[in-house]
Amino acid sequence: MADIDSGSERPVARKRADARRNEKTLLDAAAAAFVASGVDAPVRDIAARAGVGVGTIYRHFPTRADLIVAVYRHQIEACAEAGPALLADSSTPHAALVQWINLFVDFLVTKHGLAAALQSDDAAFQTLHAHFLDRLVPVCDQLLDAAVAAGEIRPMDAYGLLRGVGNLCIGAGSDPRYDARCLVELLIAGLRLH
Amino acid sequence: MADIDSGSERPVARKRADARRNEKTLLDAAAAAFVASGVDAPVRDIAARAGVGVGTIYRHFPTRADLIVAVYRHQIEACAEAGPALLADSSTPHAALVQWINLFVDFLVTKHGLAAALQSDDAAFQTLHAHFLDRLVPVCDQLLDAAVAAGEIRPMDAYGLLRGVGNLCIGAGSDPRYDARCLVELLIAGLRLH
DNA sequence: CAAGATACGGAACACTGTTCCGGATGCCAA
DNA sequence: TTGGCATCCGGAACAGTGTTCCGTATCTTG
Repeated sequence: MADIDSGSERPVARKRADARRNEKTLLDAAAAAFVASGVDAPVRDIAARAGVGVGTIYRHFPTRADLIVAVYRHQIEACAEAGPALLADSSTPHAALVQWINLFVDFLVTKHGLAAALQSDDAAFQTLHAHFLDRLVPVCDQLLDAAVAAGEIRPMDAYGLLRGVGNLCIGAGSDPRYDARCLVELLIAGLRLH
Repeated sequence: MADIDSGSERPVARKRADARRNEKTLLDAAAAAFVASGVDAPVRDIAARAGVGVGTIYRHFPTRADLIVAVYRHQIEACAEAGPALLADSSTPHAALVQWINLFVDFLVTKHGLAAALQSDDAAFQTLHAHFLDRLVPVCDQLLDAAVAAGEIRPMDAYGLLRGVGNLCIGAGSDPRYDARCLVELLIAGLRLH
């Protein structure tokens, strides 16, 4: 399905120079808008920041999810790649799992509205959902399997766990009384065999 | 602050008969709309179901939260009252806590979008937030205290727990792969001392 | 440099919530 | 019963979203 030629060599048909420039500008503008107003920042705001028309956004990023994925692609990738590394470096699979989940939580809680968007059943967010899941569920599954094999935790569905952790991150950062990290820890503790 | 004269005697000034009739009609229409489209059902839909103008909704229920609270008031009340009852009837405080949380979860997962609305930081939902918290946090606190006193669980902030459970219920019912009840169980299990 | 391909801008549309006020309606006193 | 007033209703109008569309501008290529 997906090929891996993103941004390397010439993918068959080179885009026009102004188009490539605008895409980059748009990405920066979106990142700034996301920081300022969350991932729900109005399309017109992002367009204004980038100094382009709204049509230009939709040409480059047909859905809001495409834009979000493009903005955070690198961080998602880094999180995914950290999984196997942690598994190799940690003393136990469970420790690796905890650290990896913390990485995921840290990523989510610092992006206003991202956790909520991740759970939205709005059709516009399907791509976002899909990208996170495709990339992170296998990693989580690997960590869980290792911890189960080591007899540290009970078996658990990676999709469900990731989604639960994502849910717990909703609203974190906008309410000092709500500590998402603490609850996620509790959730992982509940996984533990004793 | 809040007095308890809701619907009894004459509260000082009786409303006009048509106003009372409309309020009742509106409540039924809203309940139906919530079932059909979730608590985010468009105002115009609710008005159309009730056969009234949108202005009439806003006169009776200034914010969407007021409408939601009015629709679910009885169920929230029942949940709150079940707390002490469970504590009295159950073999252990922990068992009572688990049963009570299940009650809360069952309530939330059967109302499309309610859990999400509960966490929304939108100003229109403040009343909703406040009502749930005022009514349920003390109950949850009581159950937690009893379980802590019995040495069954570690101390936990009732507000945080309730909010976490609410978060875990977001999206439940619209995705067969996501089992909110299972995750809530895990969370409560993480509370357990061992 | 000309012609065709590509991309841009922003007006226009559809759908939200929300406000506002002229007019209809119920209530009460005479 | 009836008059008059306080109350309430309806829906047009406004404001803020996302999304589409096409005339125009720009780039690329021969």
